[in-house]
Amino acid sequence: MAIQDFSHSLPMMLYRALAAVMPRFRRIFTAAGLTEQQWRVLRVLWEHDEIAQGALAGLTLIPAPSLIGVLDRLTANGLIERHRCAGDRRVVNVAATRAGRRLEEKLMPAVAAVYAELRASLDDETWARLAFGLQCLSGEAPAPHRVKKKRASRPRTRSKS
Amino acid sequence: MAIQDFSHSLPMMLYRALAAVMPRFRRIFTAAGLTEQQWRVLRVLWEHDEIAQGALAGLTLIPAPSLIGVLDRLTANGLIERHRCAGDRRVVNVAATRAGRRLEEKLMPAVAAVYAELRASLDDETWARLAFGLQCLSGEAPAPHRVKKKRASRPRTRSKS
DNA sequence: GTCTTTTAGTTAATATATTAACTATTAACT
DNA sequence: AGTTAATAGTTAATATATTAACTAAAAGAC
Repeated sequence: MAIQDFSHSLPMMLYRALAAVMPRFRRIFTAAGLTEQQWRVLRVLWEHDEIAQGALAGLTLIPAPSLIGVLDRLTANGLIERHRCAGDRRVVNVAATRAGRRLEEKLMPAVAAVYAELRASLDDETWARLAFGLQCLSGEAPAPHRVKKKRASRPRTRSKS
Repeated sequence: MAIQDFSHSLPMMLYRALAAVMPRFRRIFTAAGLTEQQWRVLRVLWEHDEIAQGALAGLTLIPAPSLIGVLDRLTANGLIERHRCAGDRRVVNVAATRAGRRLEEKLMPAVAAVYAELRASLDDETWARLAFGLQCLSGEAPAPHRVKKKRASRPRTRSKS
């Protein structure tokens, strides 16, 4: 076994964790006729009332070109609406329709139950440390004991893709 | 902010971690004309010499139907070969060609460098705890202080190497 | 041996991801 | 103002993911 064991590389560990976790959620929204991406969009819209497509892409982690199609299908199913912004004609705002909002009460209980199950499958400390490690990776939390904060020549990649 | 904040749900944290980490790897193998999936297949073949498609799908986390196309393109590029197994005519074994094996020495140094960078961006303890948490999620490690359940028959994750 | 079930792959249809090119606005500069 | 550059979306081409249906070969049951 080489020093760099592929199956234990960070990316594969992340992918495996997702592969282990997602099916339990997927069953819920496929049963409601939603894809995972459609679900993510709705999830954000329930928290936002109205949001520009760009911001929506960022929050859902759906690449802008993919988002077009996702929104097309959600619109076709009457779950969302798109409005060209009056102030800035470049911007397209997205909002959930009444039908789209109704899905929240219909689906969130089952989803919350899965969250709870998942949460209960790990002890508190493991969970907290996992969350912290993930936030460090995605640049949302500083790795402790280690930040020199030197701001060298790094072009400050604004993450997200 | 609702109790169930979407952006801080476990799946989105995992996705964000991947989105933060993968671009650094992607640049390497796209520069070599490989997709991420093609890269994963080669990575496994470098560790295995010969492997059945099913097992390959499991190790690469590429769904079997997708794997077909990935292998088609790798074959077309002369990087792998497929051999119908003589003993069991249902099985198709996959192996890297000489050209496919050559890519290991060509690309692994840069990839190893990214691993090292990544590893160095977190302190040892955070890293170890993150890895542990991820393994718990994917069922490769038992959550501590919590296992009351008598395990009847675990599917036996075979040690594969 | 024949029938049934299981296993390993494959194909098909639809939805997304990735990258690059392209449009329409708006902001910035001289 | 008038040109240029940056922003927000969109489209196009190729590669994957997801689900279900389908084929071929092997294993089991009788």
